[in-house]
This record gives sequence, C-alpha cells and structure tokens, in this order.
Amino acid sequence: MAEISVNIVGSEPVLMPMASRVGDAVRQLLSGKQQRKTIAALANGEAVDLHRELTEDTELTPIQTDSELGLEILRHSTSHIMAQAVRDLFGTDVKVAIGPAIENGFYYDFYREEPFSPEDFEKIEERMAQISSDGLPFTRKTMDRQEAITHFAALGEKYKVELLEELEDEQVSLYQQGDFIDLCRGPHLPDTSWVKDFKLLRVAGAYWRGDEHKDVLQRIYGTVFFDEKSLKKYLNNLEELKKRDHRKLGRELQLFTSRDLIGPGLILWQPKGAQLRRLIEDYWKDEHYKHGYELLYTPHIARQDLWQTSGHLDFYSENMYAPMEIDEVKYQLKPMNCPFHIGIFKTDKRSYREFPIRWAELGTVYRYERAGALHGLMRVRGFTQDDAHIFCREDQLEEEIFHILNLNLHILATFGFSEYDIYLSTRPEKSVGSDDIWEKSTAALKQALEKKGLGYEIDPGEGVFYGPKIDIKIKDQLGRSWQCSTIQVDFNLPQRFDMTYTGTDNSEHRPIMIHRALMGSLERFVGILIEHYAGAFPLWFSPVQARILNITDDQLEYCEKIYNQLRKAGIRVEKDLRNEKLNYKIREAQMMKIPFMLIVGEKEKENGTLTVRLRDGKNLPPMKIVEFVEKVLSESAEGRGL
RNA sequence: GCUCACGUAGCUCAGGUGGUAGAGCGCAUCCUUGGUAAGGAUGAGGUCACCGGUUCAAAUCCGGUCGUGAGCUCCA
Repeated sequence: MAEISVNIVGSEPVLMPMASRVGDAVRQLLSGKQQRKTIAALANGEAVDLHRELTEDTELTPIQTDSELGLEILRHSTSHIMAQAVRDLFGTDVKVAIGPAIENGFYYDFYREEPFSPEDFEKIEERMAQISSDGLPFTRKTMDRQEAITHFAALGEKYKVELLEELEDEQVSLYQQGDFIDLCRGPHLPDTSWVKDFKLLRVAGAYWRGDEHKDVLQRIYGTVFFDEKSLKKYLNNLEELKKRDHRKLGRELQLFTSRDLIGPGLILWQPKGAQLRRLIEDYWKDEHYKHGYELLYTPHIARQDLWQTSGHLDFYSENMYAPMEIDEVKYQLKPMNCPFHIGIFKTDKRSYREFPIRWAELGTVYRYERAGALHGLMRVRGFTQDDAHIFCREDQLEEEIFHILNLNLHILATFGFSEYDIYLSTRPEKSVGSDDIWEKSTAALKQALEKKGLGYEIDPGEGVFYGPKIDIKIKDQLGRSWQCSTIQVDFNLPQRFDMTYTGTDNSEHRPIMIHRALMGSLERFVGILIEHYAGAFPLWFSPVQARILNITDDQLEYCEKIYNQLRKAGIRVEKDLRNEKLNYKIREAQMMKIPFMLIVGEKEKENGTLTVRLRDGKNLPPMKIVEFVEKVLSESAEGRGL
C-alpha cells in the first residue's frame, strides 16, 4: 500500500497510509491536549476538515479553537446548523441564501413570507441545541456543478442555483450534517457537538446579494464561541456598549436631544452639551491659532451658481438640500465650506510670499443623509466640521502635510486617543489632474508620514477623484475604530475657481489646496467622546466640574459664598442646596458623573473648608476654598495640555 | 430610500380577545435638617405620534403620514 509523508509544521514527518485522514494525522502527531483543540487544518496551505483524505505528501498546520481561523470555522458551521434548524422548523417555505461567518459571529439569510419573531428565535435556538447534542458529523462531498444545480433546483433553492450558475469551477463542494445539505467551500467542524455556546441576536432585512432591486431576505444574526465564558464576556460587552450608548448618556447627562418637531438628523444642544462643545471648540481654536492658522466665518447658504462652479451640483446634488428662491435667485444650504474659503482667497491677488495660507473654520454644513442612515450624533444631517484649507505651492506640500499631522495627532492625544490606523489612498480610475502632480503629491504624503515615523497602509485607488488623501482612524476605549481625520489634496477646485498666485517669476501659478478635518464632525466627535469615556469626561472638558452639596440649611449662606467664589475663578460649578439627604444628593451627582462633589457641613463651615468626594467614591481631606480652586485650575490646564 | 419592529405623562415602562388610562423616577407643596449612591406625605402632569377608516364604542382593529430602532443600501 502506498504511503505518504505527513508532518505538522515545524516537526518531523511520519509515513502514513495513502488516503489517511487529516484527523488521523492529528491524532498521531499531536499530544492529547493539542489534539482536542484542533478542529481543522491547513494542508499544504489549504484549509481542510479533519475528515479530508490526504493523497499526497502533506505539511499540516493545525487550526485550533484559540485561533481566529478556528473561531471563523466555528461560526461558519454554526450558521449551517442554524439554517438546518430553520429548515427543520419552517420547512420548504424557507429558502436559504448565504450564511457566512462575520466579525464577532455569523448570519444566515433566508427568504420567508412570514417575519421571524422572538418566539421563533427561542424555537430555533432549542432546535440548534438538539442538533448540537445529536453530534452530527459534517461531511463533505464534491459534485459536478451541473449535478449540483439539478439537485438544488429540485429543492426549489433558487438562490443556491443562482450562486452555482455563476461559479467558475466545474466541481463544487457540498456539506451535509444530518439531512441538511448546503453548498459550501468549507472547511467545517468535525461534527455539530462543538456548537454549544451560541446565541441568536437579531433579525434584519437584507437584500439578496446586497442589491436593493433584488429580493429582500431576512438575515438572522448570531454569535458563538468555543466556551461559555467567552460567550458571556461577549454578551456582557454588548451590554457595556448599550450602557455607553451616546444617545442614552446624552439624554441622561442632559447633553443633547432631538425632537420630532425639529426634524430628523438635526441636533439640539442642551446647556451642558453646549458647554462641552464650547470647551472643545475653544481648545481647537487656541491650538489652531498657535499652529499658524487664521479663523474664518462663512455663511450657511450661497447662490446656486457657487455650487455650479464648485461642481457640487454635478457631483453632490443628491446630498444637498433643495434650493430656495430669494428675489428670484436660487440659494442652497452648504454641504461643504471649501468654496467659501476660496471666495476669501480670491478677494486679493495672492503672492507666493503669503504661502502657506492656513484657514480654519468650525463650519456648520447640511447634507441630506438617507433616513435609514441617521444615528444619534454619529450620523446627522446638520453638523459642524472642524474644517481647514491650506493653500500652498507644490514644493511646500510635504511640509504642510507634516505640519497637519503634528497638529492632528496632538489634538487627538489631548482628547485621549493615541491609538490609530492610518490609510493613504492613491489615485482612483476616474480622476482629474496630470500623472505628474498625482505622483508628486502622493510621494509628498508618504514622505510626511514617514518623516513623522507613522506606520500606514496603502488603499490603492481609494483616493478622491481630485487628489490623494490620508485618513486616520482612531481607536476608542472598547477597541472600535472611528474615522475622524482626513487630509485631502485637491487639484480640482483651484482650477474650477481659477485660483492663481504670482510666483517668483512674476507669472501666475495654480496653488495646491489641502482640505482637512481632524475631528471630522463636532457632533460625531462628541458622540465618540461620550462612548469613549462612558460620559465621565476628563476634568478639563467636563461640562460641570464640581457640585456643591450642603448637609443642612445651616450652610446655605456659606455654600453661596463658595459657589460665587468658584464661579468667579472660572470653575464650572453647580449647587444642590435642596432640602434632601446627603445620600440622595451624592447619588444624583454620581449619576451625572461630575468629577468633584463638594460636601459642606458644619465642620467645613466653621473651618472655611470643603470636603471633596471624587467620582470613584474616594474622599480627599478637607481643603480651603482657594486650595480647591488651585487644584481644579492646575489639573484642567494639565489635561488641556498646557 | 428598502425590510422588519416600535411610537402611552419630562424620562423608563405596564396596559390578554375594542368599552374614553396606570406605575416608578422626575416636578410642585408640606413634614423632616439628616455627613458619603434614593426619608415621608399630598398633588399637578397624557385629546395614548398625527390623519383617515371600520364600529354603538379604538390607546387597542385597518390604511396612510411622520418619527425612532436594528440591519441593508449609500456615504466623490
């Protein structure tokens, strides 16, 4: 009998009979503990099941339960089990579409007339548990593509037929567990008994193949892990996310709201939210001034002609609010600030000596976002960009980009974001500008990134049509990524607006324009901050820094005195002098996540002090009012990076 | 925009099968003046998102509109 040589990567090969299974090799080559963790393997680089027969000399890399790939296989297999359960329960009224593993779980798309209900979820989960305890093996078979089409056509599985018709391979693989057969590339778990710690999470509509002209399917999402602990951890994490949800905290902390009467995607900033925002804006303005920017203000609407010249009407009009007519002239709300800044540029004849010109504006723009895309502060229709435009010569580009990166990362770090992923997007297929300018600008962006010592990834062809760009995605406390910053070179608008400057040679040249935003949108950035800090903001931008809590009415006068003194010193302080017990007042202040609670009773009144309770429940020893002022001011300044 | 779900006092929510509404928190008044996460009593708040239909009768059933949520899609 023929033999083949099999080894686990990094160890000695052994000879095994031809057509031994991967699982046999694993049992022979791995220790008990390693064996039990192994659910599949890479055989000469191809991911295969443990049941797969080996027909040539093979190097195996085990895929184990503690790897990403292992989880992916678990999730994929679980989606099959869910499909089987759904089919068992609802019969052929249900058509199966696709069911991949995704980040943190899996889904399966079904076509069914009736919507799935929460009660259905319970039934499906019960049935899945049954399938799991049956320990059905996942078996793979290959089939001629035409044969597979006939097979699925006979079952009325039109989505599978459609998939098969588009496949290029003449042999396709099918996986079966119990009586459920699905078209699938695999690999899968050895059997269904591995799938114990799962949960179905939600159902949502999804189009067949993501195309809104095609059938609407019901997508059931779920998650699964190899052990109960990990599942619980994940579910707890979901709970934590809910607790941090900026919409919930925004309401509780009285930061912002939106009302039906105002309109969807339009935010009302309540006093505390407005205070928070003002602190962010003031800091932003100060930093920009220090870094050589000048600040601009521009209007919210402009004549339609402006948007014609800028090209927004041609490229962006579906995102713009409809025109309004004033004195027989059409005006439109601005979706971007750039044309206004160009308008200011063109008020004078510019010289190369003025460059770089750095203009910044907290400009509020309005964009039509599809109703289904709106989400709290994260996706709105009216928002304020922390926008800036830099006009410079080509030879200044790299230095300007470097300058922007410095300011950018400095500001993000001050807000507590020091982990990020950076992407450099290069020329797309449809674009304006010469090869030469694209090359030079892309090189300038790269060099600036490298000079700053920043790692980055290249997104080939993902640049905007008018120039290359750098995007920075920050990571929050929960490890989620948010794209906030963007730095974009623009060869288009300077030309459209015929912007020029006089160079050293006394002739006219075209300036380079850079658009950039650091926080992106104030609204969204505040949303991210709320979730990042779970509403417990650092002292320097806490809308309320301290709240005075008296113990009895005997300290009312003294409390007023403290309040006035702190307020004059520039401390954001509130007083809670209601006739309530201390416990009650502490609870409320705690829930408002106020950094300092100032407790004032007879002792403090007599000594001219106050007792500070911190957000974490600890107390500081009693201190004089001036000491507290000093403490808050110095800690705030430090937090603000002063 | 599409699919599904939801829309009851300022907030969080109860209100089988239709008979004009309830709780807790908050708010007001009173009692209580109490040192580190909810003291007590009384009271005021709702044309049950809006419009229309079915019915003797609708928060409850049906249709539409608006809004919210989860996804899909979109996001130079």
